[in-house]
Amino acid sequence: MVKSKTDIIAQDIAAKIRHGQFKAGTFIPSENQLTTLYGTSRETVRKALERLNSLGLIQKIRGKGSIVLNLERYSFPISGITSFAELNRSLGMNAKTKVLELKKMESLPKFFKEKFPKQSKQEGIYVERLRLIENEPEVLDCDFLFTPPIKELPLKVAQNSIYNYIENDLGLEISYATKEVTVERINTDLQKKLAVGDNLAVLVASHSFLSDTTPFQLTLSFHDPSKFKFVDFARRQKIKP
Amino acid sequence: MVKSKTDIIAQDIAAKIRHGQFKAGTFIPSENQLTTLYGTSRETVRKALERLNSLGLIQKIRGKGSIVLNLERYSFPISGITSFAELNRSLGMNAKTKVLELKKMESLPKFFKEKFPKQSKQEGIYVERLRLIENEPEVLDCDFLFTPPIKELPLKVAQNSIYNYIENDLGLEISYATKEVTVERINTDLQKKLAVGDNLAVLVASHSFLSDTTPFQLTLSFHDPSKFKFVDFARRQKIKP
DNA sequence: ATATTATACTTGTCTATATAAGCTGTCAAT
DNA sequence: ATTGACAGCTTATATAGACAAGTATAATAT
Repeated sequence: MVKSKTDIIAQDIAAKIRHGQFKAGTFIPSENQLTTLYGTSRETVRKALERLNSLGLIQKIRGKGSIVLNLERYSFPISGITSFAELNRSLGMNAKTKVLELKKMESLPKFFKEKFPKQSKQEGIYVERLRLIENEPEVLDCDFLFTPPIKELPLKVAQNSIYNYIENDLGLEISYATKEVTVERINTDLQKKLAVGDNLAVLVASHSFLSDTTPFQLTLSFHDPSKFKFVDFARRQKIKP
Repeated sequence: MVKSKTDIIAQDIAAKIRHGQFKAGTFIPSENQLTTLYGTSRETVRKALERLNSLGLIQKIRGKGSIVLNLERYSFPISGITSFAELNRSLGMNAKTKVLELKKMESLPKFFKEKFPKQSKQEGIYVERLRLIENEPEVLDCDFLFTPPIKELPLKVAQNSIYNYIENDLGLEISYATKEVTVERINTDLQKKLAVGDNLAVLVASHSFLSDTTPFQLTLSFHDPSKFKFVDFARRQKIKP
């Protein structure tokens, strides 16, 4: 994966923001200054800034400059496709993954069909993983990985990062996902696994796709409602929903 | 507000997708074709396509084209800043707004301070509104509008669209918001207003800003958990969180 | 028949240039 | 002191051109 100049500039500025070199509430150098700093054209700088703008790291203000926003994007993000392993690393939390199940299946498990009714039955791999933070159950992730394109899933991978395996080992490009968040009643089995008192859980159902629009993963994540939190950043849309 | 060519092209293509002129799973015309169709440069077309891509309406595939994605973005969106009035119009649901309270205040209400502890006390307008769908309570919205920039709020506006008032009447530019979703225990008063059995509600706390980064609104939205649902579209980030 | 090459598409990236428009401070006229 | 014109910043938009790289198909050589 070759990085474009736009990627390099965006990541460099993002790093400078994270490390406090560019501080919240202050203006970063102007586009012309950045142009000479990185030795590129202004359009390239602008594309990098546009990316940071849409991510909520900066706010562009016409006639003035680009101001660094106050981001404390801690918590448990749903927005943006991020894997548990990535979160663990970037947030530095004491997290563990316990693989409860891992098996090949000829068709979609029944409780997946309720949430994904349009999904035709298909071969795949089922993984059930309990996520623990500070040794307390936090999330139960049930994944179904479609068998083309994913033929196998070593246990080692399930314990670590499936996303890393898909992107780096299999060389596939993860592109986007649709997610649906609801609050659902759960049975005693799930209640026990999550160690929650209520019979309610937050369910995040997501459908993930590769960059050629091939679906490769369905996920049902059951969260302890008392620990569930997610933070989102949204820009006002110029296009009606 | 003058529309740029990029805006026009993006909205035109979005409309064609919504109206089924460009169907899900098919490719839209190539960038060169769109360039001659709209009589612009390729970069302008590309900016419009990039916007649709990030919104999840299309997927760009290198060497092949841009494919229309399968979007059924019904439900109750949180992502993207959209007001209840806008949702009502675009989704055509039978919705009503009941203004429970509307008053000027010298400082932030106490229960806002818990969720927004960093917010210093400030003058503003407090509005409490019950949202009904099919005559059933769905959401209780508690808004606090900062008094600069919002001096007054006619009752008529609270009954309709505050966003429309801010953008069109006051001429301010709404830009972005941060949102936090949690599940919280609520008191009997709230339970009665929302007409829910559980003593749990989904709380969406959001902090909205103008394009010059001035905060103008805090919102606490209490949702009936059994009716709460939101759908999100997320692209894999090129920048680490 | 199979494999290779050529080609004509497609999108991705980058450059250089031009004009428009918003913001701020300066300076002069009133 | 206030106003107004202006210069010099800033970002916003649009254009034309070039080359790279991925995809698909047709022609060609083996």
